[in-house]
Parts: sequence; structure tokens; C-alpha cells
Amino acid sequence: MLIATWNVNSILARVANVARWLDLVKPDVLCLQELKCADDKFPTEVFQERGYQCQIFGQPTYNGVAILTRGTCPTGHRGYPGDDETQQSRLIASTVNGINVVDVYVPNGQMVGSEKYAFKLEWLKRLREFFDVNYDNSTPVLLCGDFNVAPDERDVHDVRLWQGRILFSDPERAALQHVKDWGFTDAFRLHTEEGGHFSWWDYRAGMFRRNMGLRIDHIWISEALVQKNVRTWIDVEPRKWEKPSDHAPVIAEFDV
DNA sequence: ATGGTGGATGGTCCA
Repeated sequence: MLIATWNVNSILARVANVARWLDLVKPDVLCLQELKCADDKFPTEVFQERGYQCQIFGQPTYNGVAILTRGTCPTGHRGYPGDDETQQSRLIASTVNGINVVDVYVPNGQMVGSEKYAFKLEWLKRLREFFDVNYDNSTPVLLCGDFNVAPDERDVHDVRLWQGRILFSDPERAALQHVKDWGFTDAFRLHTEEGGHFSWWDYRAGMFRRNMGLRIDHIWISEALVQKNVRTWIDVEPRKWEKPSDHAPVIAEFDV
């Protein structure tokens, strides 16, 4: 069973690339972030044709998340419980094959010390509370998405350059670690120790060509899934295609 | 060198 996550930076701009990638990899689940698209404008038919059901929590212009699954699966959380529809669309959840899947688009934070940065830290604090209240860490739980944080020094191309900056500042890393302490393991790090593996490269200044990126897209799993995770990798190929997203998909394979 | 690119949008905001 393959479960994937991909920040597509506008699903309408990326629909051809996503369809091409689905035809190649055929994941059972694809979690999307940054749809930049209202629910009623989401290109559902393209994915239905390929056997996927779409659960969409969209928003015009910014944010937006969706879970695509082969076959049907139940509708779960859309945003934090109790939030109204004026909140940003950054979290969607479902259950697939007994696995509780939570797909998040963590706020970028823009600049350390800014209002958006404070919002990011608060959002991560709420994410931990969301798991405390709504999930049991002795069950299979998978948290994935664009976390907008590089967890450690291996996950940035130049530590000196990124130290203290947005996506790698100590408070962000601590806030993300607190979420992890709920009971998650980084599926990618189960299989790969060395640095230099990235999931996002800025469009500007030829950063992809020079492999100057960050690993900010993640698949985290609870203990019940650790033994079943046979492989987790970043597929850099679609980052080389025409009109790419600035993020590459991450895929985890499970023996279930 | 304070740039560079890309998406949504229709002058900027966001990443």
C-alpha cells in the first residue's frame, strides 16, 4: 500500500502533472496541499477517471487540502474541531484501510517574529492538542503534508544560511518536535540517515538545479505502522517536469 | 548584488 503527500502549489495549474504522476506511481492515497482552489472548482473528474475518490477542503486563492483515495473512504475532520468556515483550510482527515490519515498544510510563517510566524507556532500547538483529544497513539495514525519546517541540520542544504531563519528557526523546530512527541516516527528517517535529501526547492536562482533545498514535506507514523513501513522516499522526478510545483511528492510503502 | 520565479489576481499578497 502506497500513501503519498504532495504540495502542488495550485491544483488547477498542476492537474496535468498530478494526473501524469498518478498514472506512473498509482498510490492508494494521495494527500494534497496548497490547492488554491474552492471546492466547486476542484477538477474531480480527472481523478475519478483514474479510480480516485476526492475529499476536498478547499479555499479560494490560498491554502486548501484534499485526500484522494482509491475506492471510498469516510469523511473525517475538515479543519480543527469547532473552527468555523472563515478559518484557513489547512487540515483534512480520513481513515483508509484502518489507518487514520491526517493531511496538513502547516502555515509558512513568512518571517521569524512576524504575525504570521506567531500564527504558525500557535497552529502547531493546536495540532498537538488535536491529536491529544481526537486520536489514540496506540492505533495506526499517519500524519503527512507540508510541515513547512526542516526538522534537523541534515534537512537543509546550508545550515549556516538557514540557521534562525523561517522554516528552520529553533522555536519552529521545537513546536514541530512537540507534535512528534505525541508518538510519531519520521518514516523517511527509518530508512535514510544521510542529509542532502530535499522535498522543496525555491523556484528562484536555480535552486533545484543546484540541489539547494529543504526537507519540509513529511510522512510521520505511529508505532503501529513503523514495522509495516517497508520504504519511504522522495520522488524528485516531477520537479524536473514542465511547469513543476516547487515541492516534490513523498511516498511511504506499507505492508498491509 | 537585497535580486531571483511562480500562482492567483487584476495591485499586490503569498510562498
